[in-house]
Amino acid sequence: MITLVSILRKSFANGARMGAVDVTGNAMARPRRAPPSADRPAVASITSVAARAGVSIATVSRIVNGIANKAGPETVERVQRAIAELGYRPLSVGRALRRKESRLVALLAANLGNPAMAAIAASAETALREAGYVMVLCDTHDRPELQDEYLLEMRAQLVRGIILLGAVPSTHLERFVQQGEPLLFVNRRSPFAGTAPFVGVDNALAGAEVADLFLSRGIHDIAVVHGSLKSSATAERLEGFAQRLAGAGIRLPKSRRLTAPLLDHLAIGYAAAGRLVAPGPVPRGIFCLSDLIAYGVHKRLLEAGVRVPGDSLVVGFDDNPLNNWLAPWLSSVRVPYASFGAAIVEAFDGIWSGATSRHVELPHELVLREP
Amino acid sequence: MITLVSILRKSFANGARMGAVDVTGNAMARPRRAPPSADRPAVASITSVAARAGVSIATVSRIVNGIANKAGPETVERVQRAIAELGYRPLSVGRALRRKESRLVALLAANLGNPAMAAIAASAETALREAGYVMVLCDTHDRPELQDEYLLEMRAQLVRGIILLGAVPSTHLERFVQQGEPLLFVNRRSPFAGTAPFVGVDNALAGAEVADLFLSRGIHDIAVVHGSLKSSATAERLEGFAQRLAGAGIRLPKSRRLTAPLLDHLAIGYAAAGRLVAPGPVPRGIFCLSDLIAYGVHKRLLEAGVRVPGDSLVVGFDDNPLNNWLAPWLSSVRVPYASFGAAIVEAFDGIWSGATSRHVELPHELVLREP
DNA sequence: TCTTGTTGGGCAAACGTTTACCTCGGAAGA
DNA sequence: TCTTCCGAGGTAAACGTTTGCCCAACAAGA
Repeated sequence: MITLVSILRKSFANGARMGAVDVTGNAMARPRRAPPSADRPAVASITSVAARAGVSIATVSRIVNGIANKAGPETVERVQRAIAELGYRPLSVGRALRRKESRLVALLAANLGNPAMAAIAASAETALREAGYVMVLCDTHDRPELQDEYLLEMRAQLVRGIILLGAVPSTHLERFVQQGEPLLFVNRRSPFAGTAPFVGVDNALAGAEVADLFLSRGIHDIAVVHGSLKSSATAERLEGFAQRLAGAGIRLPKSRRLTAPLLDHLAIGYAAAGRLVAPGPVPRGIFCLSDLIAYGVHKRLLEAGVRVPGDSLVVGFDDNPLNNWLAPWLSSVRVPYASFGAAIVEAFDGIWSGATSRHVELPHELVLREP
Repeated sequence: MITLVSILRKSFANGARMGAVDVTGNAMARPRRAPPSADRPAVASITSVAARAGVSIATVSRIVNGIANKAGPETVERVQRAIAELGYRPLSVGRALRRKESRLVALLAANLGNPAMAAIAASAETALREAGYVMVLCDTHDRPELQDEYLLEMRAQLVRGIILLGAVPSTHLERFVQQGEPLLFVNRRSPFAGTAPFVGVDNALAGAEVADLFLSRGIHDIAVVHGSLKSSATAERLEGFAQRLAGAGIRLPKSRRLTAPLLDHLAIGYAAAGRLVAPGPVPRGIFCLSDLIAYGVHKRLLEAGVRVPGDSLVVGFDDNPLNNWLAPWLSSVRVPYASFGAAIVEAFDGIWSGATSRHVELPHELVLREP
């Protein structure tokens, strides 16, 4: 049995399919022995409340749920007292099973190591709680199989909605979209056809505004450093940026569009900047498509003796709150992460009430820092 | 009804108690109308699998759960095929209701805005998933009522365990501790009597090591800047630090123990440093009990023309991974956040198998940065 | 007085699982 | 040949809720 359990755990971990039991992704994480819960006092149930108040469980349920005209004032009073005395609180699983719907909302984030995603997660949690929901957090590590595993698991949890913060194309995601599961895409749009609900900033416009900044300063020698273009956010930023430059007669050659085959944005920035300083001269304007990339670029520039923003104006994206404290040299497009939570709840309200496709566009702002 | 719902939402949000219905903290977050889920295809249940395989649901259940010797090979084969064809996955709520235990584990964090807590959350999520659990994330914002509300809600969700990442004293927390609920304290110890399971670093030792660093450099003019001493982590760090200094004959007067009545560590650091630069001279060694505090201190010092670490050696705590990129001037006690997840799972394994009190102490490391 | 409608409340089904208990064969041991 | 045991599988109860349906009592309108 020990062996069985450990095999199951392993297979769940990597999403492999290796047998009947694992096909359904369950049976793992069962306690080896019964947990020592016997000593814990029994938690009050609707039955105990009903007994103590001398009514049926139906009446308790109706009072708890505020169904009017189904109980007299003195009955309500009695039941309320019983509830208070027993410390009763309805069990979510019983309720969810009956209603076929829980109060859980899942957030599938591509990479929680990214401060921007962590900030969105924090904001979402607060807003969801205020709206009465409970948030489940999942880190897909940008891996399609893991994302699929989470999607299936969340459906099995009867979650009310799923937030995809940085979705990656995957089999089941496409299926979920088609089947009309309550999905909300944040930051990155749905990678599939059709228009799925989305919350985020106008990335193309923001990119264009950065281009405007460079142009207004007379900076024409420009480079851009970016992560994977599979992300719609990245692609749109780059597109808006390049297009605006093109409109001013400035083209952005391949040699000025840099990236690196790495996952970590910090490392991408550092590596890409290496290819900028080596041949030289360093471009007078560098647009980094995330703050993390900008940090990496900056470090490499510093090592090469390039002053920022004096010699080269570096512009990031996200505007990490720490920038004010640690990166006074970095201009950046501020994304209002603190207001993502409210926007997410608003979008879900739309989804749940049957709106065909709910889009929320949040305002961004180019923050200039030149010490 | 609209009014009722909005009242309930509000009251749930601030944890107030204002009527029968709200006493149980439910009834909010119900959809105004039925969600348009009718178009979604029905999800397979154990009944449909049983029907398709021509067996009883008991047999399906046993096969799914890997109970041996209860089904012949060809039956298993038939059931597995049915499961695969229907895409069946057991509904968690049904299972949880029956077993009186879910696969949910809750993480109650004091402040997700703090990068250190966010890092622990990310690490915990990954480790829990690998062990087969699903993580619920809650931000208590260091508020006791909110923490209580979460505790109650999580019990109603039948969570398998609750991680308190930065617990604050509260009524129900004390009750939960007494009742033997599966709680795990991380970073901050239980604020109540008795020894509750704990995961964290040896804060006192780390504090002492920072003192040693100062002493070995001949730095005797020292200050410490800290946040709330209600946090056991903060208190222990300070205690270990001061004690080691005292052992070397150096005392730390009140005027060299600085804080500010603020929540934000960045602001605390900035404000406290203001009181350091004003009278002058600035101490040659400043121990900041978190990296965020160090960032705030550094900014203020910089404004005053103090060079770090040249004029004053600033030491932080946590060692945010960004320090390598953004704060090359900051030495810091590295806390191994990436390994917290595994430690948390290990601790829970102990708790669930009935160990009286499971403690995991993680190694820290003083990282020196002097560019 | 009879109908009709409303209020107050109980009964029982249903949601999807797990599992204790039962039954039926067949095989092995006495 | 008669027990005994084991494998294979079904039946039904139970977990905690919600809710459709029923019914009694009472009030108002005809």
